[in-house]
Amino acid sequence: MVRKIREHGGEKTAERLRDAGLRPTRQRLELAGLLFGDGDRHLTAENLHDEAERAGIKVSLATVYNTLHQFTEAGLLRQVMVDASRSYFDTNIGNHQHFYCEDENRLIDIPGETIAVAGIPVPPKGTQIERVDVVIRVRRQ
Amino acid sequence: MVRKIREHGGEKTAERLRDAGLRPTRQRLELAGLLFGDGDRHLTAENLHDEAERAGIKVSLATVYNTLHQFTEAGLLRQVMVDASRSYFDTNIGNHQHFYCEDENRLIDIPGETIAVAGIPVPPKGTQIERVDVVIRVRRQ
DNA sequence: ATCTTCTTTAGAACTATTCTAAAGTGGTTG
DNA sequence: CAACCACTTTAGAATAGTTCTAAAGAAGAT
Repeated sequence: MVRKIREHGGEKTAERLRDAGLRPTRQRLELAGLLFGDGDRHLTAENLHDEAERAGIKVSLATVYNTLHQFTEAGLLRQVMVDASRSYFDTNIGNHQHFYCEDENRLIDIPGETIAVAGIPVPPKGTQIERVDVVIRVRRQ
Repeated sequence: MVRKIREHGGEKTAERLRDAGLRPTRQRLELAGLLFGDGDRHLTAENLHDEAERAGIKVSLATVYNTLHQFTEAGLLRQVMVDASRSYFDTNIGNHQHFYCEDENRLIDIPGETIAVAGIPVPPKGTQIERVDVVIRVRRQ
């Protein structure tokens, strides 16, 4: 019998996970619900784990880490490196860049068409460009 | 030729440290010698500590961390965030950007005039731009 | 020399993250 | 459905990089 899964993940998310070679387990579907249910977000593993707890979702921190990495691997998330002490995951996987407020450890999206990067040199021999990241660091003035 | 204790920078480095409000201690002077003695470099704290040990410089890891942060604070170094698992310090503090080889965890400088970033939006209210970082991530093809 | 303040240090502590190995689940097949 | 097997989850331990602590040591001023 097919048990009805909460609207959040639904069959559409399950499909995406299957396409990525990931079984649509309860934990993955519920975390996906939190991650993708409400616009573009920037979260740490700890953030997401807390949020899941608050939402009554039972999931271990290890699974949160596994899931974030698997989603990133699958191209459903993007990892943003701006702070040495923690990793942010961005639910916006389209072409865009970031402001990073160093005072409040907060990321703000900059739409992809806004910034133009010109003059990118030829990459080192034997390598190819994977991504061009622009981070604009700002502070309270 | 056998090189004795590194005299690099000698009084000049001491001067820079004093200007930054840092006493020119033996440890700071010797670490500065390693850092600034030989062109542009990208190092982790562990790297520098190992290097100091190999050079017969007696300094604790805690002091290496302290020194790297103080030098960064003083504008003698720049911290580069490209990898969630470790912090790199760049001895090149001029305007420039980086390639980051994700396969070998290696940074490569791109001179400042090479890349042009256009269309930077107005920073969030009450903040001002501190720096614009461009990281070009490359992988073995 | 003496004093005060800053600096260094070893080791403990801390934090984010990863690992382990055992129990649980999903999906398939008969 | 039942049996099966590969994948997944989990609690807790382990790890790695970094920071903290508090006591000893060095720098600079008097």
